[in-house]
Amino acid sequence: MKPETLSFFDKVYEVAKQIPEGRVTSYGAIAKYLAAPRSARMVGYAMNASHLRDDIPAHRVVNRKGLLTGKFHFEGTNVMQQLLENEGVIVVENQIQNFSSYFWDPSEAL
DNA sequence: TCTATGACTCCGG
DNA sequence: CCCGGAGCCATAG
Repeated sequence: MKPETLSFFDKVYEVAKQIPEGRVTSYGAIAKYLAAPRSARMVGYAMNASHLRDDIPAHRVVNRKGLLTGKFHFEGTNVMQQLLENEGVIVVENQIQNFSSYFWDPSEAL
């Protein structure tokens, strides 16, 4: 493994992989768990490149309001929503319903 | 080395 | 909660 392949991105991926099905978390929550609460944008940046990796459930990561801000980065216009609903998460207008009950905080779970 | 970028978040109104 | 504006910082070029 080359050192340049190991980065902040990989840390994000490791956390993302541990998100349980039917649960979601936010960019900020992951950043906070990585001891970099100011790097929420980097988490999103990493997700953007997650398509280069396998087994990265990027659809389970949304912004702090439970909004599917990254849906346009998927192939289809509603792929992200379909994936979530397939896991039992209700999404309306790109907004996860009852977001707080689905929220999974890595800082608490791990 | 420096600049631009962005799947974010916080803050004040 | 909505809106506008500022701050943040790893990566890419």
